[in-house]
Amino acid sequence: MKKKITLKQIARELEVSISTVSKALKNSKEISKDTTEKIQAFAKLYHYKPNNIALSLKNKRTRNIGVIIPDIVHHFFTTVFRGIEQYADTKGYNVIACVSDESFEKEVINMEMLANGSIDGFILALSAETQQKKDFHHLMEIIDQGMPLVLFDRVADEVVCDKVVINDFEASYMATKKLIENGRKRIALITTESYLNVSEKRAQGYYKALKDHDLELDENLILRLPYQFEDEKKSEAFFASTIMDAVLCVNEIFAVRAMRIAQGNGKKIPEDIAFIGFTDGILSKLANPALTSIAQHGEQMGKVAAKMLIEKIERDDEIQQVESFKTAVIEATLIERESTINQIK
Amino acid sequence: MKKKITLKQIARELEVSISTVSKALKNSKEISKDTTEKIQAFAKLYHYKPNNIALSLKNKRTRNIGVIIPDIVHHFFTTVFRGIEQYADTKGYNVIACVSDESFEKEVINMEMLANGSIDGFILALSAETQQKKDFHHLMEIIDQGMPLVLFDRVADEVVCDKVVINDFEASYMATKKLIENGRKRIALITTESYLNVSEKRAQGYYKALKDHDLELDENLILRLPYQFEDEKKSEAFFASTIMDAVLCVNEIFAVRAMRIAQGNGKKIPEDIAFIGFTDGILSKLANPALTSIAQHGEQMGKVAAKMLIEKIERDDEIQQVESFKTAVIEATLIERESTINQIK
DNA sequence: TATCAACACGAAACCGTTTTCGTTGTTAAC
DNA sequence: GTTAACAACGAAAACGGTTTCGTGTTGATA
Repeated sequence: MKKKITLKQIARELEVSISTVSKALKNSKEISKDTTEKIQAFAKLYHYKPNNIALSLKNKRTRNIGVIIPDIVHHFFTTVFRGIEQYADTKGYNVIACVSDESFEKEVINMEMLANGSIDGFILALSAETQQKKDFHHLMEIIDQGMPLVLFDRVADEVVCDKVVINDFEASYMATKKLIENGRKRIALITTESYLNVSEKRAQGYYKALKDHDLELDENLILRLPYQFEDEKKSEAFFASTIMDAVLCVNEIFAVRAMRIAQGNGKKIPEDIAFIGFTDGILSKLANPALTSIAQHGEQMGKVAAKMLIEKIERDDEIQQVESFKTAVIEATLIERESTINQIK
Repeated sequence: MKKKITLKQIARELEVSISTVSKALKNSKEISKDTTEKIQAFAKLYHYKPNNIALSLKNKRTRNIGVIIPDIVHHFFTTVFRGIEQYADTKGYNVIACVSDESFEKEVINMEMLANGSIDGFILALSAETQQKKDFHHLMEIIDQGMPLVLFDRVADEVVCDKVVINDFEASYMATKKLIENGRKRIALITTESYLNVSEKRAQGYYKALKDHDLELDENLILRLPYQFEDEKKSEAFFASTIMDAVLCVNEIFAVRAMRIAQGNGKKIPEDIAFIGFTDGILSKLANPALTSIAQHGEQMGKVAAKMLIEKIERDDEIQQVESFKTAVIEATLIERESTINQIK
């Protein structure tokens, strides 16, 4: 077993000083050609690579970025993560991933763990609990320390920092409008409890579209489900008791579940009921019938977030200019598939 | 903006030495009660937290573990990752996640990046390309450096280290047997090209089950698809030209796709054709009909892998005993759903 | 009063780098 | 024959901690 070799060992072995070795490896012209070659040959032979930790300590930058997401087993977050990882990779950054599990406390703990030197900046989507409590002191502290932070998807107006979101309101408006134009009159909305800012915005888009097309808002057409808990009973009761000809869902899981219940009740999709869901993941593509959905372009979102973060990190190194924060908006796209394709009657 | 405070600053401010501050914060009995209290109060006021990088350099351990997976947007790997992250979290470790994208080169580069001090150990599933090339020199080097390594799922016999796998052979055997016992005679297998060791093992289990039940192996019943590339044409041709009453698929995506094609051809599931897939993910649960599948227990796999790794890391600290490597086998479970539930005829 | 332990603290080494600032020895210029 | 310039290298500080090993001051003891 050969432990990694250090500058000191090379220096001792070759009977030169540590500084000479360091300089030789960087092709400094201070060092003679002879010595340089000798040192480089030796270093190569022993696979010398500088120790990242020592470099981090010296340079005060780790080339690590911290990503905290509420849930990794969730298609949307996974794609965002992938975008982040891909972009970070091209820039020579590593990604430390933490999962908050929708818990405020885990979010805080994870942030504290990483904030003490392990990373150069954060990319984060707020946990459900954090959004509910509206307690953002941990984020404020991070910002106050001068550590770059980018919020994505689950953002909060109270936190002043760079953000990446999709145009939830407009996308939802557009989807609802599409259903209306297809002749649907009784359009249901299946959403989460309202503390999630994205669900709220999507609901707003739905309201506005109804209003603009002179359809009245019927509270009976709205089903609010707990975010993760699978409340099949509630959904079944909803479908049994409600007359509708279209459904808009704030995520694809809700949509696919709802489709199955409707089909179980003998409804034809899209003839009797049309469906549209947010999150264009594998579920939408492989559902039966294939689900029309709103692509959130998670991967692109991740890329943009990573780009914003890394730019800020590397700009911080230069000069401390006036702080300015941007919010990037990714345009959602409606992907039409079988669940809406046929015009009604 | 308040940058993080250091021991040195506290020492200067309180006019004591750095060592005194360090000791006081650790409640060393060397330091008087007065001084200790004063220092602790000051430290608390300024939210002092030791710098992780400095600690890592000193202690030669980072409390980071590196995870390299072929693809994060893949339900199975995602669940494994989650298991790793959860367990690591309880032990105070962070997880640095890299995606090899099934590429040998990215796998090597990622490993080299992390191996220079950034982490204390690796958890890794081989990329498809690595398995194809059978080039494991990068893993050998890591092992040679004395860095703990745990391979999971996509493992290789040539690499001597700790491993976590599922009993692919037995699970496949069991699933095939189940189909046979249900009266199925012509059981198809949809698998990947054979360089993936897991697919190979699953195919072997399938062969063995057929043989043990006096069913002959018909090559026409086997469809080999490229791992990621979606070859709809090939699948459609397969279903159009082949008579079968059951299908075993090496992953749930293949299974759900296949079900849709079969349904498109007017087949009833499970009456005409039964389906079983590997990977019990959300797709299986929400497919229509719900897919009977083999749960690989990714989360548990991740936990076990993380446990093995962390134990090795922390044991390394103590004494250098004789190296011994284990292979943990996670038992797969068959989850029966609608796609197989009815007995044939 | 000399001796000694206990107490409370500081100096310095160390982890592995980078980098600034000497310090040599040689050579060219005057 | 001085001096200045330069080439080639080393010493040391710095990054932010931990830890070992002094050391000076007390108070108690013989």
